[in-house]
Amino acid sequence: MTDSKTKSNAKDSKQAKLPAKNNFSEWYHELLITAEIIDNRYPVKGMCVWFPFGFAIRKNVYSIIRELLDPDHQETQFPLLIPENEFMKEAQHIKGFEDEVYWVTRGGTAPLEVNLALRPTSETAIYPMFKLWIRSHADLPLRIYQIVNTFRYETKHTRPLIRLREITSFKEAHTVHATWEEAAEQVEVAIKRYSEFYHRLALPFLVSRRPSWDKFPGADYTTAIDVIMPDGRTLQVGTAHHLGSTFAKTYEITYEAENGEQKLVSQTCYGISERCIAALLSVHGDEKGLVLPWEVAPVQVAIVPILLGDKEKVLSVCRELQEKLGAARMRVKLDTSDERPGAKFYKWEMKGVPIRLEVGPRDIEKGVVTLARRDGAKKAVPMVALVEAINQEAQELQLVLYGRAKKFNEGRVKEVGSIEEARSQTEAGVALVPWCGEVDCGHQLEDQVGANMLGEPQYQIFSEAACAVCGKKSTVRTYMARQY
RNA sequence: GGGGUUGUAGGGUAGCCUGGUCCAUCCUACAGCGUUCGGGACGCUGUGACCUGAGUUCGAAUCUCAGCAACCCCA
Repeated sequence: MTDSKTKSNAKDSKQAKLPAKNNFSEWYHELLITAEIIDNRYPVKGMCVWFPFGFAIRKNVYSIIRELLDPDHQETQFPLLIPENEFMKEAQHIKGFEDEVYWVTRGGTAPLEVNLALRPTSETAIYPMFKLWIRSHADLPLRIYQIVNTFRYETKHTRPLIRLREITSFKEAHTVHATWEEAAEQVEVAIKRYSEFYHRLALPFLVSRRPSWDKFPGADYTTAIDVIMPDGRTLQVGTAHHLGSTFAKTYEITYEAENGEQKLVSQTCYGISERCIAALLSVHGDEKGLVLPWEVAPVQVAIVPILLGDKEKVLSVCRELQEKLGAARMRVKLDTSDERPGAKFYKWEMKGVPIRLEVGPRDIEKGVVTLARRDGAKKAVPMVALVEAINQEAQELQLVLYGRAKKFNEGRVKEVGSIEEARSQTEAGVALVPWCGEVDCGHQLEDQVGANMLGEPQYQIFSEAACAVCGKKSTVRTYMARQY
């Protein structure tokens, strides 16, 4: 604390640079403000304002989600308010959420006859409608999603984009199937789509089956996706739940099978929130600011004119380039603001712009532009082949980002054999721990390691090892980490 | 769930311990004008703040209490 104070006072610290990234928490907060992602000065705890620039990132990120879901899901929207009687129907579900629900109890000055819950999630809003919509096997499968805000009265420490009382960007999908097996397949499909989503954000991740005590309230099981943050803690950035027929029973969602029998449906739901953006910014960003993958950058190419000599000439060349790149459907910004080039470079680096073009008299003379990539690579490119060159560089940048993140990710996961080792590994990373699978041993693991169990890694097979608690031989492993 | 720290212009800060020197310091930002422009330009002129409420006091940025908010650590 005192250190950073004296540091910012001392020397010629003319410009606000970000704190070192190994001081993750401080770096993260500064980044959100300086790069104009979100403003957490709104005077209600756990509720933040999206800056237009941050919202533009959100738009691009969520359009990937839409693109991935739209082929076989329908986007829809349900109300924010849920009547108390519907909300209170599913006992397990209530247990999981009732401490976190905001209630609307008055209309104007008069008390409401039926209190209304602000959705903490929308199962209890959607499923009564599913009962009305679903009559026959021909109505199945049904797959819908919505992107909405949800409210949770968090008692833990709130954090911008990570732990909020208003989640502004909750994408929740809900699917209905004829059989349990079909629903199980849908959970796999969901994880596959999310995998592709995170791959496009150049983010590596872990997939695991949550332990029984940490599954979604009312679910048969929960599969989750976690990203390892720069400080080694994990952030849950996606979940897919097999709901079995729990809600179907409660909300009487049945269909008429081909043989005329009335059967309960099987359901799934799966969600992603703005935490995906927290992960995106945190994993790729550096001390100069954001580093954004091409696909989600609000500004993909920034053109900085070097106004020397014939200024009009330089500007007109820049405008031509801007038009040309715009025609190639790139998001281009020509920076004509009254700053010197160096200041503009820093500004656009803070904003995570993947490609910067510098255009000055020297370049024009040679028929080139100077192309600088956000990861530092810099080269002269002939103007006639500019579009192709940019596309090429954008692809390479994507590979660099993914490679870098992958390396970090792999360096932070380690197989361990004992509780001692697990404890030290989870100080700044993820431990892969042998576990017999018993609930008792699981709780003891969490207690003694001082970290949470993420669950069994999916799509991996392990050899036999002794459970770190009871010593029983087992092929089961579990990830353990300190979680956000 | 438990503990701790903090709240002064848009951002970062000095002042608080020891009440009056403060119509509040410095950096940055912002506005206007001019000179500039190949990695954070400079000059001149301006703009802008003591979280809210109550209390103590002749007098509160400073002390006390409460509220709100933010951050950190531990379970």
